[in-house]
Amino acid sequence: MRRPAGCRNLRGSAPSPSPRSPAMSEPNYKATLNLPKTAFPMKGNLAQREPERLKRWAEMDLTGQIDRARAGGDPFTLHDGPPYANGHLHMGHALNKVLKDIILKVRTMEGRRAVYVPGWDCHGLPIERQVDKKLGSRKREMDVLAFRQACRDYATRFVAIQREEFRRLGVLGRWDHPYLTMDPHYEATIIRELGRIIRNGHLYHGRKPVHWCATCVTALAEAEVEYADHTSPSIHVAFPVEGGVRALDAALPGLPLSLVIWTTTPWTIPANRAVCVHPEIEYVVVRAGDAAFVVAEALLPGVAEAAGLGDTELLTRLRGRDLTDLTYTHPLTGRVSPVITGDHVTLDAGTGLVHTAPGHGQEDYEAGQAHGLEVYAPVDDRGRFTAEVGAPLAGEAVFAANPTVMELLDQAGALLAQGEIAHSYPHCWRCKRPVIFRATPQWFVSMEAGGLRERALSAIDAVQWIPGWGRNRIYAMVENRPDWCISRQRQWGVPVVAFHCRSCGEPFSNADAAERVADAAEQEGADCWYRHPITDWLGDGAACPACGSADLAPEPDILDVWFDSGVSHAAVLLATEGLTHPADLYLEGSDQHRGWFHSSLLAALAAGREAPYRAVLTHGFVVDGDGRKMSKSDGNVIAPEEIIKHNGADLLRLWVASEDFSDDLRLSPGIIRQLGDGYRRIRNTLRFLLGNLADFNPATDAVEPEAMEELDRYALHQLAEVSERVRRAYDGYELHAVYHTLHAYCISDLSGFYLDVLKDRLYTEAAGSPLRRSAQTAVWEIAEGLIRLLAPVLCFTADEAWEHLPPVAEREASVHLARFAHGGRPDPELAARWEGLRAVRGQVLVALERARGAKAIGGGLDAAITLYADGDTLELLRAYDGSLANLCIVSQAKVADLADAPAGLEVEEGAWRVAVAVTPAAGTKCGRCWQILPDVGRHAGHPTLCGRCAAVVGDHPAMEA
RNA sequence: GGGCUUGUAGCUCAGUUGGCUAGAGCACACGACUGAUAAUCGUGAGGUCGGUAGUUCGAGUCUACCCAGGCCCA
Repeated sequence: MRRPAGCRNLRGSAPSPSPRSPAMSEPNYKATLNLPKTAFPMKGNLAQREPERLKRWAEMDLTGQIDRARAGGDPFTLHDGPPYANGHLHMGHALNKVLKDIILKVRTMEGRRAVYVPGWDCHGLPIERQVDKKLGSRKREMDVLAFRQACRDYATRFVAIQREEFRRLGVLGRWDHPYLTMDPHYEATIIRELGRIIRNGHLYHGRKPVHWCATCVTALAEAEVEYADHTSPSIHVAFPVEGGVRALDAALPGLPLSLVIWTTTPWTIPANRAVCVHPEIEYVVVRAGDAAFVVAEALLPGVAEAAGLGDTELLTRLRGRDLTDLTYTHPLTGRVSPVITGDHVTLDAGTGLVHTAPGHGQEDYEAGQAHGLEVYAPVDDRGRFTAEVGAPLAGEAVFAANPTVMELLDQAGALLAQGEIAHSYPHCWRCKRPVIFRATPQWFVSMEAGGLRERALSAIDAVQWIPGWGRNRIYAMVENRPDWCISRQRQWGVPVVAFHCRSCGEPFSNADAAERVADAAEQEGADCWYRHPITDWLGDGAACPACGSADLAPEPDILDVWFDSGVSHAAVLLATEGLTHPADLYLEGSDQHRGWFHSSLLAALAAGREAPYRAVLTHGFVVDGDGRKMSKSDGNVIAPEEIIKHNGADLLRLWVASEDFSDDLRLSPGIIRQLGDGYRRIRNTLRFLLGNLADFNPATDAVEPEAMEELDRYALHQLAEVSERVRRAYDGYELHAVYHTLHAYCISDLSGFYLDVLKDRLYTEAAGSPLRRSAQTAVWEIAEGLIRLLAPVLCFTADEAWEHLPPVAEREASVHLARFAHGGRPDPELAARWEGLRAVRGQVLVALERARGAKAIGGGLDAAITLYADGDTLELLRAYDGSLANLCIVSQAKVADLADAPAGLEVEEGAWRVAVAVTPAAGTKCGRCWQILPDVGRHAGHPTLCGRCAAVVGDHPAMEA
């Protein structure tokens, strides 16, 4: 029964039973198709399903199983930088842990033994402050040990909270045995490493200015300082230069010369040790009356006005570095001090000459260190001048003494001007009073002893920094950093195991004593320091090494928390079975160049160990959709919990993998939405693959590669290429390349090409036919490969899909126990031909679209095409004559010489020259495969079917019913 | 202010030692299909490569400066 010409199946008209078809034979053909069937749902429903999977992983002890399965593998150590045990997770935490987890899962799938021991940083000021706040006035009734216990409880609580939050992300590791810097073993290691540093001669006692509250009688950390408006005196002071003007230039008039400085803290004048100038700034020497003054040229007008110099006459002009031969006499003490240079001098305010008191300011201190000045701070704990400064200042509180200092300066003829200034000034967070900067005794690790700085620099060059600029960043820091001040005047931490003589005040340390403290700490934790008598550490006959007195006291200070985490390589890597020292990889945010990367390196080298890492990988920070930092006040913060709740952890993981993490990572609701689309696309591709394997038993149905259809072999070639590219990207930590490669593969190669073409064969051929089994074999290998490649990123989804793969003998219970699939079946020669065919197919699609636009056809199966080509193209197309209709998903296709193309037919310009003629296909639409073919109706038993379908249906069980 | 660093279509990313009209996927528009269906397929339109000035026969790619971000310091 021929279909009348021109009677096409136009769009919108469903394949309704044709009046020409016998109604009885029409209905059931759909049941004879092999349509996809799978229990793997289209919707991820991750928020609900992920927790169920986590529970299953816990029940089956997935981590333990992985440990055992990889026990003999080549170890890969990614050492966890400990987050601070305070607060809930933010996106930065999630980013970091997910990156680590993806890399560990990759290494595990490569067959390596990648043990992951997560850790927490538990000591330190933020916790101490939180506990302080909670305790309020009760703290005063507590002894050190009780307070430390309260801090320990607080940290313990947040470790538990964060642990659950991390686990929810799908991160696998030894969560039941993490490392905590407050564990007795860890605390003992801190002390032991300090002992090694002492033994190596790095530890020394010195002075350094810190924020100090004279009311609370305590040092303050930067975090405890609040800035508030404050009115200070503002004075200009003249420091007389020895030798007057002629000390500069004998040719100039013999006038007295003074350096003009400006300060808002007159009380620090007695502690002056130098005047600092910028080496490159222009200074002038001006005459005002019978005296001359040095001032930065740019600031002269303001200074002349403020200091009341009146009209000035320029005597000479010179750069700061030309002033360094001068010395001056201190107007109050008569001390002779130098002019030094420093880059911190600016022209923002003042005179361009900076009064420098190394005991009372950070920059002054650093400038002083650079020029060998004494760290002098004649002020006691309560903020009063010590006896050293003599009458009338001795015993006076420094702020109250400001007027006295000014008066003394005035008497000495040195006070050029005085006034007041309102400015932002640091105040104590607790008592709200203004604080002072005051040098206090501290313990330092010397950067020069044992050539530490040099060793650190060469160690940096031996480490692989990813990205490479990380090397320069940390190198410059180590090159310029001052000695490491490791003491803190706090309670929640590990003590600096050192001693003081109560008689002469001499501080001292002792490596053997540290060893004994460490031994005790193994059992009792660092609390032992506060429990035991000092003789337990130093022995009964202990005496001060300076004066011989037996009246000794333990050091009350604790260690910088950066020291705690800095020795994690010793506490964890050296002490844990399965981990190696040095680690293969440290992976943290780029801020850790100053933080953990830095402290770990110095702590290791100072203790006489090698660098703790072979490679350091850094990631950027999470910023909002506009590239700006996330902050509460801007309201652009997205918490990991939000994404998990609405979209699931896999989506968060996909976000991590989709962005280039070497730079900052943008995150916004729009980006998450986009990623959700990407996720669904990948998920649907998996679902389709799995759906077509419902009746496939690899053991009995798989087709040998040689016996497979060429298209299927080409698909496996593509899989091999994608697999190779993805594996390489994983290995080089280019996760965004992984995502983009796999995403594009699912969309372009699979969904848009291979699977689309394959539908006809999968659906319509007999279920067990070689043609269909060939397709399924390829689909199966693709599914096996793809799921594995996705597993490190989409750890929940891939594991779910894993369970829907056709069963095979000895399949691992989870994809995370599996290894990546073999290298695939590359076949470059065959692939080259098929890439040509695929390109021609692309040109056919353009032509079809044009025909569709002209309403000549609706669906592709309405069409018959003729491909006109010449040369190599013609040869290729002729060779695949029989596959072209299927490949282009049209009903009929034939090949002809380009010379025979009808006039006016457009040549599709592309890689291959082809002219495509599109016409409505002649014939009748097969009621089963929907192709329009000439042989439809020739089979008596199935008058609406084509020959192929009739043959397939002929013995189909569904037809017998 | 200093050190390190980033800036390619609305979004996420490619762009090899400077060399053909700057690519991909998504989103968007239009269309097809209704046997991957809260899916799927196709076609198309989107970019003065942050800006300016240089070097060069030729610059997204090199240089200088500027603008806007980020991390760490001050």
